[in-house]
Amino acid sequence: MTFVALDHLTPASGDVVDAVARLGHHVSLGRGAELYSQDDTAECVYRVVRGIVRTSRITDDGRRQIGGFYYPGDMIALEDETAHCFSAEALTDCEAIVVQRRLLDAAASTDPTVARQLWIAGTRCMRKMQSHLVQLGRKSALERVCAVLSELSARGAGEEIDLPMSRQDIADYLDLTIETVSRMFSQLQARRVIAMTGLRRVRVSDPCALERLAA
Amino acid sequence: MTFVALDHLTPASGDVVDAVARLGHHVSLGRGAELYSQDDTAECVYRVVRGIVRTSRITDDGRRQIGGFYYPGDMIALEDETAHCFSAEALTDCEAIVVQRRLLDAAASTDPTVARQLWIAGTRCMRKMQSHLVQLGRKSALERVCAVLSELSARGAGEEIDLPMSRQDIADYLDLTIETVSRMFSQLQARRVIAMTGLRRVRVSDPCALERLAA
DNA sequence: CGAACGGTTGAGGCGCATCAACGGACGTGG
DNA sequence: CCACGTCCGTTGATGCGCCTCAACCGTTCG
Repeated sequence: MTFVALDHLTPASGDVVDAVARLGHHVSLGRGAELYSQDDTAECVYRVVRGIVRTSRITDDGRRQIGGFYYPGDMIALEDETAHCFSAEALTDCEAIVVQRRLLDAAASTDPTVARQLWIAGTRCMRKMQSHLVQLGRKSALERVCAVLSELSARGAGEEIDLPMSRQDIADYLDLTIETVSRMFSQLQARRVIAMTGLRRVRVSDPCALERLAA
Repeated sequence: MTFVALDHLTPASGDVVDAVARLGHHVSLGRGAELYSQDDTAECVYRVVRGIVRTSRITDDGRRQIGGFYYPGDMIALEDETAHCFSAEALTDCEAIVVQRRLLDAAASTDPTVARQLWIAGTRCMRKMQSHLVQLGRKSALERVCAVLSELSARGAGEEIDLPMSRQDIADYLDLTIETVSRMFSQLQARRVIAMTGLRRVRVSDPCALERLAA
């Protein structure tokens, strides 16, 4: 079993990473594959190693809400000890580490630092969700789209942003329709804030304006 | 130092409760008092003992988003190790236990069960927020109001619900205006689903309909 | 080539926000 | 006791932002 180098990864440093790596096993997922499904009993916890994972929930009336996009280093399914609230699918080809919750639990029972790091990983996830909550609640369509672009541009180092997700994904993440997302993109182009250099490729011409509009 | 009996309280049983009670100190808060403020450094964690606490965030442009309402037994400020994302205020007269995060952290380092229970308390909080997220994202005004009423009615045992919060609080929780919340109440009355027995007192005439409308 | 898919653009409608007026519950001072 | 203001909630008129429906375009794949 081999693992990719972890030093460049964003959060979850130290013992959780070690514990997860030690106790879990490695999986590869093709684009679109499902890591777990909503309402499944939450037996495992996951850490993304490569690629991007999307969590989503289909409501009873068929509407879809995307919980978030998870990048290498992020932990998923820290949610609850019972059933998964969201599904998780591979947005791109992915690698992840899966670890049985009961193993991690057992490790946490004997090794305090593992438990502590688990807590911290959970709080990170929570903060992410909180800002998402505020976004959904209190922002206009343009502000939301700008916020996503701004986040993606912060993540990717260069001037050009690669959008790994479809318009539908963005719409379901922001609680908008694809048409509205598309219109906001067009509007940002007309305002010379961004320029589309491909269907899923964006150049941020005016980062300050983008930041300002994201509010 | 005395504490109320805890056996009837909803979550957070066992060692966290013990640890929090052992390490923390007791505070009383008048209605409207602030437990902590958004963007303060998050030095403490809290547990509600009596009364109701509301968390809220004022965005840069002055809009308010309520994070949630917390009842006896609930833990607050598990969010992050850095700054508080939300403020917390006493909605009614309250008692709470405050515990220094570093003490709890230290306890978690030596006592694995404390750390484990902290994790579990965090996941509970997360689930709460996740369903709130889906509500904000994917529901109509009527559905949201019904969901709140339904939740409150589940919490309070009797047929009559006491609304502890103002319309403004409900509106900011659901991302609606007070006018819209008011109109939904009126509509529910017209449909014979609820009956107002006081300004902040509701009788649920048709619980099934309410449940159904909450979707 | 045609079909399927993802994305863009336009026309029209609906849901909720906004603005404004009103009403009842409370206080305070006459 | 009543006039008075303030606070909270309700109700109505109007408008805007986003959804809905629909047509269209470019790309991909059979």
